[in-house]
Amino acid sequence: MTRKAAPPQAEDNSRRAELVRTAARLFRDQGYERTTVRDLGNAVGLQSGSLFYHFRNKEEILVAVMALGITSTTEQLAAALEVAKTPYDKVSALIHVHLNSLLGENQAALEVMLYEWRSVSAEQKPGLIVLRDRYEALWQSALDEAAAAGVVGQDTRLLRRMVLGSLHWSVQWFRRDGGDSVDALAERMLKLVIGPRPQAD
Amino acid sequence: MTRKAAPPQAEDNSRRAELVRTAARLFRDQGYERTTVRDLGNAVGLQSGSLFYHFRNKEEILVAVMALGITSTTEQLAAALEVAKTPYDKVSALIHVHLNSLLGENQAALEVMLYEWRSVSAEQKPGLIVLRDRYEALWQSALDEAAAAGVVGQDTRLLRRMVLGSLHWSVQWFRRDGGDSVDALAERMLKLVIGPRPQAD
DNA sequence: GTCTATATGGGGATAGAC
DNA sequence: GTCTATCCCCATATAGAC
Repeated sequence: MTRKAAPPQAEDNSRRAELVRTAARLFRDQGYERTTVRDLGNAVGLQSGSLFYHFRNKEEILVAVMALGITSTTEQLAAALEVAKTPYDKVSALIHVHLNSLLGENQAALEVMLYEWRSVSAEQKPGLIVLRDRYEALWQSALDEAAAAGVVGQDTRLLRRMVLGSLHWSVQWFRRDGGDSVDALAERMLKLVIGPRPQAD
Repeated sequence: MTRKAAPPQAEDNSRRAELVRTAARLFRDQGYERTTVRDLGNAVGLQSGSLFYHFRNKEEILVAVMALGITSTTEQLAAALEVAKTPYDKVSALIHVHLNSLLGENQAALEVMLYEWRSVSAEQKPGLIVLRDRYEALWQSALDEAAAAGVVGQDTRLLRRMVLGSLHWSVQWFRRDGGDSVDALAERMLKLVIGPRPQAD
């Protein structure tokens, strides 16, 4: 039975999931506006018209990429925070998870979420903002814990925005072949944000 | 005598300068790819075809906007660093100038430089990179001075990238009607980066 | 589900008059 | 310098066959 394209969340369909992953890479590399549906069709071995069986229109592909980027990062962060014991470890988790989601291999969707926001229509933004706020809430409570423990300063809302901005920008200059691994970079960044790991006393 | 469009640097022509300023605002608000030459023509009261008397093609407009954004910010920073006395004052100048260039009224060109990089062709990038490197060199030497004075840590190259990333991201969330002035925000950011202003001893 | 074929519109850019 | 008129291409999206 023919059906109309599913909502962004439903990634159970593996064909659709593959399209979203490929689109994420193309949108990251070339930008959303410069990537044509023909480009995407070529990359997955479909005629451009066939894409519209899976998605109502091009924007729906963009929204699906963004939703994937932010939800998968949120899940990974929630799991890492679950494991972290100290406030210090939690802040470390924020930076490691976020940086790996941005810079790790086969990671492109989160970067699209960050840098193609302007191409999302007003109708589609609210749904994505909900997802983004959920992610930032994890950050905020981890930072608030750290502030309560004296690990970071009190201006945690601005701190959250500055640290996230620092990490986001890394996509512009980080080169995987340039020395630091992603996790090594995360450690250096952590030290600039929070200072060296406290020793047991 | 008819002439062909001048290189990006030559902003002496006031008509051209006006076009560049208007284009900066449009590109910032709608994105470069989504802004049509017809949009720009409407905004300045010209037919779209007339724009091509002033610019060889659309990309030349983008490059001119970017060159304006980075060179004017560089000039302002150089002047501010000239006046600053202490390493602390110099770091303060970095943040205040950059933030005002990004968020101040009638400021749009620097933001375009930061967020539309992918739309610049390989041929045009080198010229802009030279301008960007000149700006970042001012940052680097100010931060190195601060490190030598013990005002910031030693990892100044990463610090430069992180602080610049923090500032760049502010365009995504700062609202002029939302409380802080640009300079007040700059002060709060400075304190997170460097701590409170040292008192005379 | 994917194809072929195509509708439809808008994009950048040019020519030549004024 | 700007206008009018228009070329030409390529974008998204649809229709209907298979």
